[in-house]
Amino acid sequence: MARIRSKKNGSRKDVITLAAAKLFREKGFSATGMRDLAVEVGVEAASLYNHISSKSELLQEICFRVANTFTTHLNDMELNEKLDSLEKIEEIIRFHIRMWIERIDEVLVTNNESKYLNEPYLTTFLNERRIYVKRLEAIIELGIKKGIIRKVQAYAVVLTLMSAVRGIEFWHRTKKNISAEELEESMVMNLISGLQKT
Amino acid sequence: MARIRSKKNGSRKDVITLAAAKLFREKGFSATGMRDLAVEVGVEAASLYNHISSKSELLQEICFRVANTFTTHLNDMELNEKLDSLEKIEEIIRFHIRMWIERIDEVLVTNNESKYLNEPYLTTFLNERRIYVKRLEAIIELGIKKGIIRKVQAYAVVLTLMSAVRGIEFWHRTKKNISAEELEESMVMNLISGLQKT
DNA sequence: AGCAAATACTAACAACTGTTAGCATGATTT
DNA sequence: AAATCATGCTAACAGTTGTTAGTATTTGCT
Repeated sequence: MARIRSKKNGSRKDVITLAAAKLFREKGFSATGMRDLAVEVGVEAASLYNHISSKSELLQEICFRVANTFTTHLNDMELNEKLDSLEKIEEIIRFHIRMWIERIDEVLVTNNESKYLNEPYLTTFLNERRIYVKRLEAIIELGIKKGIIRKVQAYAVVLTLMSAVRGIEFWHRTKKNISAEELEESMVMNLISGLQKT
Repeated sequence: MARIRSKKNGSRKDVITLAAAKLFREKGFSATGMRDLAVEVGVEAASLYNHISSKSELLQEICFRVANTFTTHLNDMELNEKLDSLEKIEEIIRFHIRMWIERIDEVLVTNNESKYLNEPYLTTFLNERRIYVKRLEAIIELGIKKGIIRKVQAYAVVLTLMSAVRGIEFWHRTKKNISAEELEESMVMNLISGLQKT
């Protein structure tokens, strides 16, 4: 009758949520059973329900935790008066890259499995993301107006930036080629070139 | 007792496969039931088995059809002697973009659901993709050696290029902003800038 | 029109799904 | 030591899963 061991600062629910993120990422939300999760945690399936109320709740936890992390960082950037538009975009790209490197399980689940969120969470989530994208576009458009950023289609640029970092998923599988730092520098350089005035 | 209507050039199996691509894309492979697919096709679930041998076979069909399309185009590029390295990469990017625009269902399933392929198909598929990436890297590295392409980390560039186009998924959901042609030009410009010598 | 092949149907299967009820054990507080 | 509460267990549920068997019906060919 082994208890779920929980780190000092994390509740047992957090342990389960992180295990869920790992499995949801590997096998997908639908294909991950509560019995799989139970094995991963080292417990019987029914025991999980002492800590969570449903499988869906785990997905909500993961998706909104990640979404809030990104939104909070964007808030900071918008309020930061030391950086110009291009520097803000670069810093946001770097933040995305680091999230994809350090918290790949949760980030991938948020990207790939959020469609399985129940209402009203799904609608809320999609709205939050739409707003996030709009705010990024606004930063770029302001940069263009101020003459700091090349004249580009802000919409297409944001689409490109946010998706480009997804390549990191494959880097994780075959690490050796290149270090995290090299990868970050290379990606940033690649993505920023299209925005810089010549 | 409605029969599956098949276009002149497509077998009934093709009709089922395309319907499967649509559903696998929308709901995911695991969450799509054979009864869902049957409704989409307009038939009873058991009837599908007169045309296919299993749910897995449908996924194989979709993934390898897409993979072969990309590989065939890459073959053409490698043999094309009229284009230099940078032009080849640009043409490959354009091909990816058009595939994401015109055959989004199949392409998305190939990207997101291929992990559900059974062995030995999964291994074969992953190998094919690894080789595809290597060949792209080789084109870039040759371009660098010939002084046509800026000195970049070929590995990171290919990762970026192949993932960036995934943003098109979101464009599909909210079309009006920008036309397919504008999107293609904007993306190509953005992605090629990082490779061009200044 | 009649025969054969293709394709549809209904019914059923065993395995698996998320979740609940009821009870036992563990740790913590009194 | 007794009591309390958190957490674990087993057993079971109703519903869904991919798939098969057996049979009826439609289509295309002679």
